[in-house]
Amino acid sequence: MLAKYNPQEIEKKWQRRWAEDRLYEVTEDDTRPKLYALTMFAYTSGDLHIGHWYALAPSDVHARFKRMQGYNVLHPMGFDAFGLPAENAAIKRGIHPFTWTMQNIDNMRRQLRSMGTIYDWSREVVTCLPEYYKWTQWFFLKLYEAGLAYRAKAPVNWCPRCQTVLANEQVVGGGVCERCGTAVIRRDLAQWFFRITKYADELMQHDGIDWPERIKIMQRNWVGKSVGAEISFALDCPGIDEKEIRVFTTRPDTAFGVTFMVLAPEHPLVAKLTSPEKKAEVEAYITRSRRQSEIERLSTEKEKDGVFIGAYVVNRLTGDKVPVWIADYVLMSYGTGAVMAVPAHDERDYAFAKKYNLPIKLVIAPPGWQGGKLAEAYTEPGTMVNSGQFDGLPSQQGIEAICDFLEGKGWGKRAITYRLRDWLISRQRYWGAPIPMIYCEKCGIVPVPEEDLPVLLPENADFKPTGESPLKYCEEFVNTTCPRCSAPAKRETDTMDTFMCSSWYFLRYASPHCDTAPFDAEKVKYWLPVDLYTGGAEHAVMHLFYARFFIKALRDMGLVSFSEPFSRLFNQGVIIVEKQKMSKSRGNVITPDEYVSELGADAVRAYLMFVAPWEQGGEWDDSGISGISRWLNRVWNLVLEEYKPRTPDHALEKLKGEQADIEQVERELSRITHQTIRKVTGDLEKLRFNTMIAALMEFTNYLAKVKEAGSVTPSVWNESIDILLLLLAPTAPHLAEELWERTGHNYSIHNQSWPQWDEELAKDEEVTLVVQVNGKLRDKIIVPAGITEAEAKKLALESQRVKAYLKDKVTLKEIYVPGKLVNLVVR
RNA sequence: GCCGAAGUGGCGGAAGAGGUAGACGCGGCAGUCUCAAAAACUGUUGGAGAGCAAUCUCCGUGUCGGUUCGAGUCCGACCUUCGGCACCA
Repeated sequence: MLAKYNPQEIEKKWQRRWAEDRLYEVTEDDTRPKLYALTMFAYTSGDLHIGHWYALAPSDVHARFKRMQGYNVLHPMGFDAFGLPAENAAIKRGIHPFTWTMQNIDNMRRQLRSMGTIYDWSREVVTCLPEYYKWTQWFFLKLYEAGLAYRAKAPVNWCPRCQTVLANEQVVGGGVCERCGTAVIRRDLAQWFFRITKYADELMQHDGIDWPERIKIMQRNWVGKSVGAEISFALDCPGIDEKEIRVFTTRPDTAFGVTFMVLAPEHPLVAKLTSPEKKAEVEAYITRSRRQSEIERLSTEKEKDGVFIGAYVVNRLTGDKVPVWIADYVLMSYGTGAVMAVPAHDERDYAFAKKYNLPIKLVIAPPGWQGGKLAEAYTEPGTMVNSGQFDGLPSQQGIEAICDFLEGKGWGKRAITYRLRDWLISRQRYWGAPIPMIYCEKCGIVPVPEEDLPVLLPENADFKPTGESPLKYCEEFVNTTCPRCSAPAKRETDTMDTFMCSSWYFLRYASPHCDTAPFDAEKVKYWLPVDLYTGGAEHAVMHLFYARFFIKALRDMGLVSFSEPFSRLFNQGVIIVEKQKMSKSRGNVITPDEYVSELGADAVRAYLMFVAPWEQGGEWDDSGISGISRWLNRVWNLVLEEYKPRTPDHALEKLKGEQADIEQVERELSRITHQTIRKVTGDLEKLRFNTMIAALMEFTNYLAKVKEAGSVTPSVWNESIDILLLLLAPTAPHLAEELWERTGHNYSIHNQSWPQWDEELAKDEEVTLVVQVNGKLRDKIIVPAGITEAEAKKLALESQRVKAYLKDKVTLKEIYVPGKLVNLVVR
């Protein structure tokens, strides 16, 4: 009696064995090509749900495949363990974030092991442990030394719910917190920033890396480079030192059309310039705009409003005196915080001018313009008019001509502005790596000396969020001495953005236990950059962006010798449940554990790959996974149930007539086997897991037919089964290992070489030739693969079915596609 | 509004480089097994129509046009869905 497929039993058995044998531990090896295949590490939020598995399982399959192909594969896993969600969850449960996080890690590790991955657990990293964050702090110091970290007072995004500041990248949907969806407000605070804008241009380039176009576009848009000019407007106000206001514009060609100027309400000159009689009105407007949330203020729906501040500037090109207004559609954080308004050629300025009855002066003529008024702003290129000596120039040339002119006069210069802001990394929360800085009354800001790292996060701080950093009230943490003058001093009490931890973790995997440096340079040189990085697309302008910045900064410090951390990037889609995204709040979270204990990890792995193309994501469906489970059971039975050839081997040889038949069947089996190897290999390279599984199923179905017929010799049969198991090994590692053992092979299937296909054996001997008449399918004929054009046409014309369509018709054209079809065009 | 991706049976999805639309799986239907059911296995399954029948005909990849001997695939316009950005001067 054949044993039943029992995934629970065999999966536990092999997981134990693989761990005992350290089967998946890797070291540097120059005799094989290396492959660093990385999946974004998991955030320690509690349980892994099926969405995590969707990110992890297919990449494990790919890594296993590469390993069998002979690559030295590094496929590590770790935990992104600092940060707000863990802290909030811990507060809610009344336990310490460290306890909460480490419990989660234990559970997640157990779940990850149950998946049957090839993670080398000896390389695990956990970002909230001092041996890790020591080096996060070390990188902060390096960035500070390099002038890439600075402290500044600035208007920053504050989330009232999370009680902390956020980076620009963490503010989404026009002004809500990326984590909790609360509308952010502006606060002026002194904070630590990383000078990511220094790398703005380089971050827009993705040369030599294979990334999805979508992500590259998002990153380019995020940097938002605008080329134009900075133009100075003369300011002549008694009692004010400033003699100009500078504006940034991408359209210097419209400079003769300026009819007013708009400043951001926060512009430093507003207070000085406002005339006494306008003061009350202006202050009321500023108060009002400050009270508004970022969403309201930036809403494109909202009608633009503003107030005249009672001051004028002079457009030096025309000599015109133009009024100065303030309006909250002008942002202090972009350009110079001041805009020259050209209502004729800018939609916003046009709306503003209409509302307040300001003049509209046309300076760019649309093609065919007859001198009439515009019904709306004309923002396209055109011909310059009303622009003095520049009249008649096409606007593209006009931009250059005006820039040259302004530069000659010293009234302005060519300029580039970016939408990208510097990365704000301070957080007023407990659960993060402390920023290693000290404030001394005498010496000012002093970095913590390297040898004093790590600055330990005190365990006993009261970590409830108050809007101020909890560390501020932890006396033994705050009070220290100045490393320079030894006088009493105070520590920085803000912690670092978690994205700082994840900006370098992929370097740590190369030498996770290195305690003299964040990484062993030689090992990083061997493993990095990451060859294939997979994860969700939601990190396009956060993690993926920051990590690129980090590597470029490290490169410029001479710490690494490459410029891009991730050579190839792949974003998997999202698993949905009942047409909705999985989330705890919706209560539709699918946990893998129950499916693993019922159907096995192999079934869950295979189902996730089969459900849809990986980049697309798909719907979790219970009846779908039972189909996969049935298939794995069929494989089990197919392999283990005795194969009964129709006649014994030696008898076959005697039966001449039969033998021809058997040879033919065996040739077909061999052809299909080699075609399957080719298909499965190609699909795995391209990460097309769904069609790979379909090919394995087809192969299984075909083998079942062969088995039923008993039409091949046992040795040929066994070879085919071996290949099936090898092809199945990455997808269903436990089942394949068990069947490998039960069919009498040596442990382990995962150390076997990936099967190679033979192009000759995979070649079809016969092909189906499609015969069309006027493009419509009329017959299909089986022909030898190497058929000539003349023969193919001859056979097509001989077809009885085709003949019926050719009766009384004239053949105009005969089209032949080798090995595919004949199309007869008749009239 | 702008940028990007995608619309194929009852469902998830397949279709190198313009050449058999619907692989593979789910579900359905029929059968085998069973006292019965479940499970499993076998067969069948895009729609409409004709025929006792094996078969045959027509229609069919979001909509409307176009290119081509031939279009799910290429081009143009539009509709819908999903992501991202959104007063960036």
